[in-house]
Formats: sequence, structure tokens, C-alpha cells
Amino acid sequence: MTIKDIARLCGVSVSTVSRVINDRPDVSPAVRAAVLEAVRKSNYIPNNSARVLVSSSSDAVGLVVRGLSNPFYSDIIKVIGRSIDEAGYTMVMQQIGSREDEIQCGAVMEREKKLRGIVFLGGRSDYTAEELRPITVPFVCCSYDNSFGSLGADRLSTVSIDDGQTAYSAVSRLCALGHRRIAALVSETDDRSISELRYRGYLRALADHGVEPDPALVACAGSFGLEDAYRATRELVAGGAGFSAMFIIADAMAIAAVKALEDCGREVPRDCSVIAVDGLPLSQYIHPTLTTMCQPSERMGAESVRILLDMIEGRSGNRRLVLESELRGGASVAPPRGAAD
Amino acid sequence: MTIKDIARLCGVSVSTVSRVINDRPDVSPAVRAAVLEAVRKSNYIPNNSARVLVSSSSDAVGLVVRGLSNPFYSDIIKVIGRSIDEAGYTMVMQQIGSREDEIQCGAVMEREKKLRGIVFLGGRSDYTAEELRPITVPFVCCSYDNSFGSLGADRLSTVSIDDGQTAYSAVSRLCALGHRRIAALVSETDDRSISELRYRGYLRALADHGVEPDPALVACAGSFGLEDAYRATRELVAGGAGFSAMFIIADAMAIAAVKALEDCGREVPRDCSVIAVDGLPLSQYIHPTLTTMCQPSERMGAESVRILLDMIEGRSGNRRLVLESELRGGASVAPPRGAAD
DNA sequence: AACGTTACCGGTAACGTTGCCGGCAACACG
DNA sequence: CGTGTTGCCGGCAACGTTACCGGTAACGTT
Repeated sequence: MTIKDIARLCGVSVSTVSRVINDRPDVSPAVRAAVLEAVRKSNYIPNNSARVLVSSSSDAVGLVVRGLSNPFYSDIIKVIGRSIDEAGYTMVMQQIGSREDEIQCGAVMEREKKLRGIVFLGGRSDYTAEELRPITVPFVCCSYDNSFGSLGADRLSTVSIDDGQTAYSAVSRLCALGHRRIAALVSETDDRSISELRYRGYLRALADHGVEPDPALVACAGSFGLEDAYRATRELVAGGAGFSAMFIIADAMAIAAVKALEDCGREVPRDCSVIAVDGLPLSQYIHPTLTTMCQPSERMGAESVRILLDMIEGRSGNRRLVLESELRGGASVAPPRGAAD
Repeated sequence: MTIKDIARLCGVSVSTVSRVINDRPDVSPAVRAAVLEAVRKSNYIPNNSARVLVSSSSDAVGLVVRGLSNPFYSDIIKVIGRSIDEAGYTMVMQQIGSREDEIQCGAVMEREKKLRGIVFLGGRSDYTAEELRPITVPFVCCSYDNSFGSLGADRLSTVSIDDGQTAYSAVSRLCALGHRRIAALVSETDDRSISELRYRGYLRALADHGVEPDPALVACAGSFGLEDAYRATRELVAGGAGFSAMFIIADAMAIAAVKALEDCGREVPRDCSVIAVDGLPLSQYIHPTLTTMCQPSERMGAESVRILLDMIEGRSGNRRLVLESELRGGASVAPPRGAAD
């Protein structure tokens, strides 16, 4: 079934059929109806390749995700997929490992698959204009917070919470309860990662509450994985530097950390409070329920796609959107033992 | 940069360039090297749309996943994505809701995106030849167990554990410890769902151990979601029918169920043992660690793609692969209280 | 009455690639 | 020497669609 068959069926030219299909003017209502009817009952589907070939622009939108294993991304991907689909585009997902460069990956995909736009999920949080050069289509960085500066800002679109401020709020909460020895569990030491952003918020909160930061209280897991977080926490405890609370950059890591603490004989929150960032639905169902800073994951996904499509379809330029995070109280935080009430 | 430009650059015809690019014979080594060199340093990428148009077969493989929220699928999707990618194909993911039909969805995708093959993940476990008619490309059902019969079996490929047997093993384990009042938490009552398969395994185990099944002990959550599982479990407890153990068809549901039990004042495993199916990495990190039947998720994903590609590339016909599941002991199972040791 | 305007429609050249056919050497065989 | 056979290469049509140009009829406008 091709456009030519439909044309023959209706006794019109292929041009006219093309016009009808693409909702263009210059077609009489009668002919339009007839063509539409023929299309319907022969369930003809336009050949996308031919369209792309002649117009040299496809309906594909790329999703480059770093760290698919992070459960926080599941919800976002779900919403992104659905949004892209509803808008009539096709999602092409690509996952990359920790050692690959997302910009490079995006650039290759853009050319190979003729992408109209790209959503980058997870990973680094800032790029220079030079780094962005290989990307020529609109793109949006989801769950990024480019607060390091405005490098490449004239092309960058971001949707995220304020990672630094969110971490600051979490740690401040611990300080307000009287905690002074607050450990941090981070993932990488990469200079521009989300981990780093949240770590800086942690440091700032300590400073504002007059607490001297102690390098011995910072554990680096190397990834967002459960195993690494578990091991890093055990090492932290074994290190001997005392602490009464932990700030953890991700819920998943916090779940592993809680187990590590308990395996070391420390009960949460009696012996050690735990606060994290993400707000996974799951973290309300574990014991103890996790106190965590909730990210509006669904909104993040939806807004990312909205901004991207606005750019693709020329409705607007690049934008930066910072959404609110919100404390969800759980049972994993308490005042330090022996705190004077 | 088109194939014509490369041809001009090398002083050969487009046909020859096409032959080189597609690794076909009838090209002298000298010319081949020259073309390859020109391709390399002009970093030319063949126009996929033109290729697809003329050969009417793309490099796209569809992934139709039902219930993306199920964390068990995360790992599988990760492996599937990577495998498809490594084989030089492109993955196009589509998620469907509980009320949509995956076959219909696959059929539409197949035509719109010119798919070479489809991986169906999650959902129903059996189709008739008639239902399969709209699908004309090779496909494989991952995490399905078509044990209801061999409807459409001449076209069906499946990769899964033996769901019935796995559930049977889990429940038998509870019976062996002395449990007689064993509740079940399932998701849907759909006649051909995975939930149903596991439920039948549960019934069979009860029968083989001389335990009379009690309909009051079967809770239906309606989905794999945490909320539904939590609510269903609370209702089960509120129902008043006593039980000393629960069999739960998915780890994620079990996590919610454990919380529900504890919120009702029942400690796991002291007052109620819990055993589940899936083997999420996460379930080793919660308290109590979950006793569960592990599915080899990575292998399932990898084998699904392998079988699919074998069919696409004509190396073999449809196949059925049943992988072993394996009990992972946790702290959520114990003998019933007052059991005579 | 002549001319411009509008509404509608058809023909055709592209888009970049591959498949098929044919051609031209060089070589082997009888 | 004639007749295949093989290795290598170029020309050309086709894939299905859209953009562009041109054409016709009907309807105003001066």
C-alpha cells in the first residue's frame, strides 16, 4: 500500500493525497474526505523512510541515559517515553557506561538515526560551548543542575531540582536536630557530577551551622550501586571516626547504607540517623521508612520533553527549569543520642 | 556527504562504493582500501532512510514492555538494550498500559517503524495463532512461560523460568517448614498472566502437601505496584483468616507486604514468613532480607536477543528456552510459631 | 470584455541507496 | 583461434514520499 495506490483508488493524484495526509490546504472538503476514507479502510501507513529521505528530518528523539540501574530513573524514563510517544515522535534509547562520553554518544546517534532532539538523563551537569559543538539538534539535560556557571548556557536546557540547595536542606535538618558529626556518602568524585553538587550543598550546610567538616566522614562509593554503597558504609564505620548521622546522595544507596549500619550493630535511627535525596516510592516501604528529599520525577520527565519539543518545533528557545524538592519525613531520622531536649 | 561524493572522491562509481560499504565481493583490494580510507576521513555515515527505503528492511528492533514500573524489568531492559546495540541494531522501546494489547501495539510498530523483530517483555503468556497473525516479523516473549499449551507454538519463541515450578518450589519450601496456612498475594486474575501461572504453582504445591486451599487466603493486588500490594495485604490481615506464611508473586510486592504486616503488628518472619519470586538485588538489602526465587534476569535478556537475532538473520527458527530459577535464602522465612522441632 | 485573483489539482524532479544487468578485460580450456 | 569463465566495475531503474512549478476553472473587478 503506497500513496500511489490511494491516489488510484480515489482517482486523484499523489500530490493531492500527500496534501491530505499532511493536513495541508488547497484540497476541497469532498476530496479530502474521500482520501481520508480510502486511507482508513485500506489501513495505509505512510512509509516513514521515504518521508525522512525526502524531507531529511525524522521523527526520532534520542534518550541518552547514564546509569540505567539507578531506580530513580525508572519513573522518569517511563514519563519521557510516554510523552514522546503522545507527541507522535519515536523514542530511541541508548544507555552509556560510566566511562563513555554522553555528548559523543549523542552526536553519533544524532547523525546515524537523524534525531530531531536529545534528552540527556543523569551524568554530568555542565558543558562548555566547545564540548557541545558536536550536537547540532535541540537537547535538554534532565536531572542536571548547571549551577557551576553558565558555560555553553546559550544552548543548554536543563530540568532539575536545585541539587545543592536540596542537599543543604537535608543536612540542615540534621544539624537542626543537634547532629554535629554528620557523615556523607557520595558516589563519584568527578568534578561536575550530581554527586559533587550535592556534596557541596552538604559542606555549605555544615559551614552555616558552624560544624567543622571532617574528611574522615566522607565515603565515596564509586557508583550509585547497592554493593558499592554497602561496602563504602562498612568501611566508614570501620574507619572509627564517630558519627551520629549520615547524608546520602541517593535513596538506593541509603537503603544499602542502612543495612550496612545495622550489620555493624548500629540501629537506625537510634544510633545513626539517615537522610537521603530522591524520594523513591519504595523508600516509604522499607524499615525504617526513609527520610528523604523528594524529587518531582514525573514532572521532571514531562517538562523535559515539553521543553525539547518546544525547541524542535520552534516554539521557544532553550530554557532552564529548576523544580522544587520537598522533604518527606520518615523514621530514619531522630535527634542524636543524649541530645538535650 | 553522500555515497556519490565518496564515489567522486575516489574516482569510482557509486555501485562500487556501495559494494565496499556493504562488505560485498567483486571489489579489488586496492579500490576497497581507497574507498574505506575516503569514508574514514570524510567521516561519512550512510543515510539509513535511503537504505531502508530501497531495501524495505530497517535496523530497528522493537521492545514492547508492559509494566515498566516493575523494577525486575530494569535489569532485563538494560541487558536487552545493550545486546541489541552491540549487534548493530537500534532499539525502539514502547511501553503499554494494562488495558492495551501488546500484539496490537507490536503490529502497529512493526509497520510504522519497519521493525525487523520484536521483544515482548512482561504481560501475557500465551497467544493463539490467530492472535499472532498481525505480527509478521520474528519475535520473542521474554519472561513468559507458555505452559498453558502450544497455541501458536510454531511461531512462538519464549525465554523464561518455569513460573509454575518456581512458585511450586517456593511454596513447597514453606510447607516443608511446617506451614499449613499459607496466604498468596497475586496481581491480576487474568487467565493467562504470569500471576496466574505462579498462582497455579502455589495451588499445586498445596495439593501435593495435603493442604486444603482457602480462598480467603488469596489476596489480589490488581497490579505489581507497591501501593496495591500494601493495601491488599492489609485487607488480607483485616479479613481475619489466620495464616503463618505468605507466598508473593514478586519481590517488589513482597517489600510492600512486609511493611503492611509490620504495620499490622505482625513481625516477619516471627509471626509470618514471606517468600517471593524475582530475586531483585535490592531485596538482599532490606530488613529482613527477602527469601526469594531468583530469576536469571541478565541471562534472560541476553538470550532473548540472541534468539531474536538468530531468527532475524535466518540462523534458526523459533525456540523455547526455560531457564533455572534458584532459591536465595533470606531472613524472611522461618518455621511457624509453636512448630514442633 | 479583458484581466487579475483565488481555489484546487496534477506532473515531475529530487532525496540517497541498492539490485540488477551488462560490459570489458584477463585468463583457461579445448 | 574460438569459446567459455571469472573478476571487476559502471549505468540505470526503483524504493515512496514531498516540494515545487505549472495549469485550469470559476469568480470577481475594472
